[in-house]
Order: sequence, then C-alpha cells, then structure tokens
Amino acid sequence: MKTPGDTGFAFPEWAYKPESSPGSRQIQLWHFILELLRKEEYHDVIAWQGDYGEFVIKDPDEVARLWGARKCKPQMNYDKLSRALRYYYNKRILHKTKGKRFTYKFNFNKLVLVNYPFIDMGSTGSSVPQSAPPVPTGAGTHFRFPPSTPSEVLSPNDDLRSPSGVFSSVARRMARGSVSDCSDGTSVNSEIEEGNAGANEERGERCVSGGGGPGGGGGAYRSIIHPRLSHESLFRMYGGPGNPAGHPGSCGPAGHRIHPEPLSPFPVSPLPGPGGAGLLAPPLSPALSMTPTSHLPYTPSPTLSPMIGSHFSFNPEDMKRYLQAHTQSVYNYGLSPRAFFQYPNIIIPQPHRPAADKAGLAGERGERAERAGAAVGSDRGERHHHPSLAHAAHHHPHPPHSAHPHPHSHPLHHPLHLGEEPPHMSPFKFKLQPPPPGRKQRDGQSQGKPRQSSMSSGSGSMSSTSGLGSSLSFGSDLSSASGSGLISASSSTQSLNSAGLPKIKVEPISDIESEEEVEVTDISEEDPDERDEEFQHFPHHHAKVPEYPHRFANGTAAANPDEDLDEDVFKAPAPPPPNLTPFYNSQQAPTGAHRGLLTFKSEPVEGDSTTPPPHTGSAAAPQTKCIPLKLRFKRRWSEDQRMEASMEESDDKKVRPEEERERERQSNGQMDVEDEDRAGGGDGDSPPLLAYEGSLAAPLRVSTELHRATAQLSLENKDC
DNA sequence: CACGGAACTA
DNA sequence: TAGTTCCGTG
Repeated sequence: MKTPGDTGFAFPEWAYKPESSPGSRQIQLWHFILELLRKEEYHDVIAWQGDYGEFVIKDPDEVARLWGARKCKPQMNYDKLSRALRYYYNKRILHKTKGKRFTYKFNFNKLVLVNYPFIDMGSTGSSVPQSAPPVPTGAGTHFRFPPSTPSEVLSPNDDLRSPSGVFSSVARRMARGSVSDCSDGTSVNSEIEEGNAGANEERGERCVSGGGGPGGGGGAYRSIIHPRLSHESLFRMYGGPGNPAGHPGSCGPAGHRIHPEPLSPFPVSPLPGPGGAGLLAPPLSPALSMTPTSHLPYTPSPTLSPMIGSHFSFNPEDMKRYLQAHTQSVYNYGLSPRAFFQYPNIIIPQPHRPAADKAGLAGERGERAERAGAAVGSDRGERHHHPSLAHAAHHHPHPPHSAHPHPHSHPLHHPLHLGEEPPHMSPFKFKLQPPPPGRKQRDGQSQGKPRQSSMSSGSGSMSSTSGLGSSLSFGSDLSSASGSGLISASSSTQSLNSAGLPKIKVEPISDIESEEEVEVTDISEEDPDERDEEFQHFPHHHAKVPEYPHRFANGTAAANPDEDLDEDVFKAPAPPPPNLTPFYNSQQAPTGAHRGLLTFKSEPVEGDSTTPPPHTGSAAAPQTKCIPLKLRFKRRWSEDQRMEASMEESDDKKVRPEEERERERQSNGQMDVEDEDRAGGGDGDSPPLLAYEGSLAAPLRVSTELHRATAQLSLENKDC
C-alpha cells in the first residue's frame, strides 16, 4: 500500500466512489480528476489549491495527456478537456473559479449523489453539503466529526427531526430489486479502485506506478473508510450491494493513507488515525455534514464540514441522517412545506428531538459546535471579506451545521419524538425565488450580459446580512438520481421542480432588520454558479435577483429543472441555522438575540388531526420579538391549510406539479410564505406545514402529523 | 483562457 | 450519457 505520503489526499470516500460514475461505463472525467488529485505523484500536475474543493491544473497539457491516455484519446488536449469540464458546470459537479486560471472547484454535493444514487434525495434533493469542505487551514482540526459511534453521528436534532423519507424510497426500490446502486458504476470501480487489478494500463503508466505502490489507488480510498462503515454496509442495509464482491475496497484493508493534505478539501482528520480510532471512521461522511453547501467559499455560516478531520466514511446511516438533517433544516429554517415537494419521499418533516436528548446533547454539542464554529467563523471571516459576517460571528459564530454529529442522540436509540421541537427563532429570512428562465429565454431577454458582471451588479446590495448569508436550497440531481432509476416516485416531483419550484433562500436576518421581515422570495432565478458568488455578496433583504444569464445550455430541457434545484445545492450556503438545534443556539444564532423559533410540523394530507399532538416543541421558548412574523405566518398558515384541504384531493404529486406551479405563479407575487404550504401536499404522505411556534397553536395539528409521519418513517427505515 | 453551441461518437 | 471535436465569441 502506499504510504500515507504517497497518496496524499484524503478524498472522501463518499465523494469518490468508484462505483460512482453512474451511467457511464467508463471513468468519468471528474473521477479521473479526483484520482489525480489524490495522488501525490500528480501534485505537480494538478492539486488542491485555494478554496475548499478547489483545485488547480498546474499542467494542463499533462492533465490532458493523462486524460487522453486514460480514454485512449491521444488527441486530447486541454481545450477539449476543459470543454468536458465545462459541461460539469451544468451538472454542478464543478464550477470554475473565476479569475484563476486552470482552477476549478468541486461541488461535492453533486458527487455524493453521483456516488450514492440510490439515495433518494427526494429526487431533488441534492443538498449535500456543498462543494468543497473547508480546508483545514488549521481549522481543519476544529471540525471533526469524530463520532466514532454511529450514535454519535448526528445529533438527534439534526437527524431525527429531519424528515427523511429519503431512504424509504430506496428501500422500496431495493425491495423490488429494481435498483442496484452500484451496478452501473461497477465498471468504473474496477478501473479506479482496482487499479491494481490491472484494469488500467494507461493509468498504470503513471498513476498507479507513479510513485508509490500500485494498489494505492484503490487502497487509499478504502483505507479511509472503515470497512464496517463502508458503503457496502449501506448496500447491505438497503438490500444488497450493487457489487458486493466488487469492492474489496470496502472491506479492504485499512491501509490508510491518510495524509492530510492541506489543500485537500478533505483533510484527513488528525484525530482518528487510520489505525486506532481511525478504524471507526467517523460516521459522518463529509457528505453528511450538515453544512449546507455554501457556495461562498467563506460562508458566513460555519459549516461543519465533516470533511475535516474525518475519514469520510460513509454509511447508510450517516447518509440517512444527513438527509434527514438536511430536510430538517428546511423545517428549521422555517421553510415552507413547499420545499418538500422535492422530497416526495420524505414523510416526516418534523423535527424530532427528544427533550432529554437535548439536555445531554447540549453539553457536548456545545463544545463541538463552539469549536467548529469558532474555527469556522474565524476562518471564514478572514477569507471572506465579510466584515459583516465576521461581525456576526461575534454573536454566534456560524452555527455549525446541524449535521453536526451529535453523540447523544442516536437516532436509533430514540424513538422519534415529534413535536418536541423547541421553538426556534429564526434569524433567517426565507426567500423563495422563481425558477430561472431557461437559458435561452434569458438569452433572448438579456443577451450580452456578462455573467460575471451581472453578478456583481446584482450583488450590489449585499452589504451584509447579519452575517450568515445562507441559502438553503434543495436541488435535485436528476441526472444522477434518474440514472439509477431511483426516482420513480419522485419523478413527478421532478417535473415540479422543473416547473420551477421556487428555491428557498434563507438569509439571516440581520439583527437590525426586523425579525418580522420574513421574506420569502424566489431566488430560483439566480444562477447557481453565479449565485455562489452572489452569496458572497449576499444582499440584504431582498434577494437581489440578478439575472444571471446562466449556462444551462448544456442541460437538456429536463436537466434544467433539476439544475435549478441543484443550483441550490451548489450554492446553498448556509448551514442550518443555529436554531436547528437548540444546542447550537449559543453559538450559532446569527443574531444571537433572535432566533426564530419556528417549528415545522408536517401535516398529513388528510388533515386529520387525530394523532395526538406531541407536546413537545412548541413549548419551547417563544419569543415575543417576532410577533409580527408570527402573526404573519399564522395567517399564512391558516391559509395554507385551507388551500391544502382543497388540494388534498390531488394527492398525487405527479398531478400536482403543474397545478402547483400555476398557483405559485399566481400567488407568487402576493404571497410570500403562503404558497409554500401547499407544497407539503406532495404525495400526501405528509405535506409539511410549518408553524412557527411562536405562532401559536396552529402547529399542533401539524405535529400530530409529524408524529405519524415519523412513525411511518421509522417503519420504513426498519425495512432497510 | 474561458465559455458554450453544435455535431458527433461510443 | 459523457464526453470529443470543432469552432466562434469575448
């Protein structure tokens, strides 16, 4: 095996799964890039550099040559290769770091999906933590997702609460035997992972033999993960590995070569060495990090990037949690249920967090969070020129991601507690934005707009939100997901998405700004890539919706819709607001003073309120400050419910999409939040309604729903 | 250098 | 589908 030194890099396994590259029998370029990146031998040619996930092609010709060799395309050159890379922009796998030559940045969110297509993110969900995780500039150590035990993985708050029907679909599929996640990607594996297997001659020339021992390639990855945690386990859990035998890797020896590469977005954690504790890879995979991906390199919000300090093992549980958390975050953010359209599979959106756990968690979490937050905050603050942010940090450094692994709440251990959610104040604003017009359309409108320039112009107002500019968006990766056929159920959803689900952008409300101002603006327009940048300049209240002429070009029509979603992911900056977990509060709340306390509760389509409302959450401390908001929400909520009722008939998501869109369109202008409620309708599983705790009683009913949903969820999970 | 359309390929 | 090739544009 390689010595740690050889390979360098610590690339998260989840991101780099040989199995990945769904759909294509051959290695994909991004995969190849990662491969090179993780090998020290090629550090002169290509290496991590700059921002998290950013890499620089130091020797374009050489990279092209290597790529050409790999693909048997002797004529390959950087021009061509770069064209291929540009296609990734649309796919959200990569984006270009503007202003830096030969510099690109990975969007690991996407990669996760690619790697784990079986994970149904609600078809749309692509909300894996964004692109590259922060590099350990030193901060690396701060974040660790150490939880060595699964239980630790996510704090209950995060995961449990989040609705994660995500897996359910998978499970179902598995049951049917329809999906084998890895099946398609298998070939790829062989190429990469089995470099030693002799699968690649080309590579052999350099890659494998390159410097270190040959098996390094596969070995390295494998090594990172603990066998137990390896994705295989996932398969097992979900019904079966796509290619069980195929991956010795997962079972592979632990040749950990984790050598922290400073630039690597995935620094290996200093903590658990490969050997000892290291064996247990931290349950949280980077992917799992709650961090919403922030596009902003320096997102105000501290994302906990699991990447740092973790081995990146990936396991189903983690992923699940991650997803849940993600979903949950929606609730936490107070996003309207509509957001869940995208998560058809998500049954239970409620936050569930056992009170008991809370207490326990609070302690630990606090510590970690703090650390992480602090680290992040400082780090980011520096990098980003966000004085405001930094400033904000002062109140609470970025909230670590909700995904934070939390030792306490072990989801498994806890029955779901719905409705327990303590009220959260939300420091964020929610903006829903309409989907971006098709590129062509845009072109028609505004042709010559230079993308970049547009951005900048748009951002003019960004001055400073309170510090965390975060946006939550749910992207969907159709491409990946669809490829695996995961989405059957969600397909309908997709259509919705494509239709243009509004994207939800969550911005922190500056302290100064009134809490009352909860705005929901549609940001769908924003260009994903652009948006990232945009975020950097996050505008205050209103989303500035710069028109980004974007490049959706490549995308097939179908792709576009997804992309929109993806965009979110890509850009989605902010980690879940501190609110998510009460635990975090201390550190996180962007505006320490006000945190929105919102609790989202899901409401069953039927609207029956039979289930007893969990007494939990609302109890939490409501805040008076937000009253206006509350009222507003309340009002909307009511309205939504009404609407919902009407809508219920059409449980079918599939059917709905159109209608939904229509409604949205109509209502868009006027309603900020209202629209969203309907969204919950989804497949009727549980259209989540949100209620702000502060907003009174309304939530109860929802909570019941949540309960139900939760129960359901748990059942589903069991299946897995 | 970067972008992205278009045609083409495997 | 995932590029590859070519090419015009900025």
